[in-house]
Amino acid sequence: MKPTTTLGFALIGLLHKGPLSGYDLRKVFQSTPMGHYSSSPGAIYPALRRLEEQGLLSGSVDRGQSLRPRKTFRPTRRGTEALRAWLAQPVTRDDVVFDLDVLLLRFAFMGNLSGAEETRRFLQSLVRELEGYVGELELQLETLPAGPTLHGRLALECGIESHRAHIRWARRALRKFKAQ
Amino acid sequence: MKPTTTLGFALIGLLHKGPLSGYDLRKVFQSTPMGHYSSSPGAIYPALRRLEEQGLLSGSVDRGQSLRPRKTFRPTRRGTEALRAWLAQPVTRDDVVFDLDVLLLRFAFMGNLSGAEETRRFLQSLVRELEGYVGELELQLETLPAGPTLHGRLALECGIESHRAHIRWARRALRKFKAQ
DNA sequence: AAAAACATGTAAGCTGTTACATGATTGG
DNA sequence: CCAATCATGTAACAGCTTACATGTTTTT
Repeated sequence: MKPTTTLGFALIGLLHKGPLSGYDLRKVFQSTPMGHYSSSPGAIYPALRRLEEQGLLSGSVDRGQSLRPRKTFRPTRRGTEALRAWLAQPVTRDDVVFDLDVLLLRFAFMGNLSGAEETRRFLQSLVRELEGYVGELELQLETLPAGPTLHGRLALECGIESHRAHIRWARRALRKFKAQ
Repeated sequence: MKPTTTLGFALIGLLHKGPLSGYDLRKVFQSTPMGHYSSSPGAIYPALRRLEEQGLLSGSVDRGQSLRPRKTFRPTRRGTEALRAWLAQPVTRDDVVFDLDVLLLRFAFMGNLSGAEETRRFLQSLVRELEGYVGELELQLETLPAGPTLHGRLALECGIESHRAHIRWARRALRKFKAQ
């Protein structure tokens, strides 16, 4: 069984709010900040077909008083389980460095599928890994040759500040989930 | 002529600090925050070959007292021009939404190839586009259904705060380039 | 009635990933 | 001297992008 791609999980996750067609899903990707995940038909339709073949989605064709059939998808139980397992994965250093946006997608989907307990664990480990990476970046900044690298130094500072902003956000989010 | 990929520009840009071999370049990608751009040999070696075929890089084989030949690359004049043109592109909304990391890569390379004037223009348009996008996100936040979407709302806030951090950084960087 | 937008898809091509192959150095 | 690492690649494969194809509603 091939591993599911990020786009695949994004599709399964969106379908937990109700059955949608491929076209509907494309519109979601085009009109929301989730747009990172490819709204092109050549990506979405094949992905839906793969997920259906793997038994993670089930598609059904409506013929509601229209000549044009409309195929909508919903997650199967196995699809839900696969998504849940994906959400429950530990947050790694590599996630923080290379796939911070994917981590945020995971967080967004946890609202439907994970409890406050798991959300807290996620945010705590996210903060931990972010802090570790910021430490790495700060070390790089210190050991940077001082000379003609103003642009390089600034770019590095940008990365540090951006990750610090994520740390602040995660801490604040954590407080909201502890409050409950 | 095929358009050059981001990885291609990253390679050309790095080679402006001195000729390097494919292996050297891989190490740079592995050991610095530029690591986003694929350090895998199956990406880098074919990319170097393409760039050489297109006349943007020239490779030369050293046989310095060693049996093992070592092929190093340096940008050609056309390669430098291609990079310069890439750096001079206007900052678009789509860049800010989908390729913020690429914008930072461009900024880092501007240190070698662009003057303070162009750097200022870049940062100014970056701030403008970032502010526009933050406005979009804030609007989305206001019009978000209030109900059961705590996670979704928080994820959106994360995006807003992250982009605001970039705005603050760009403003600060701009001051440094105005000072000079 | 014609044009535009809706809705669903397919095909070709290319880039990147993963895994493997191969020989040259260097360290213990 | 043997193993690990250096250094340079290649091959198979999969997914995404762009462009195209096709028929259906809706708008003008």
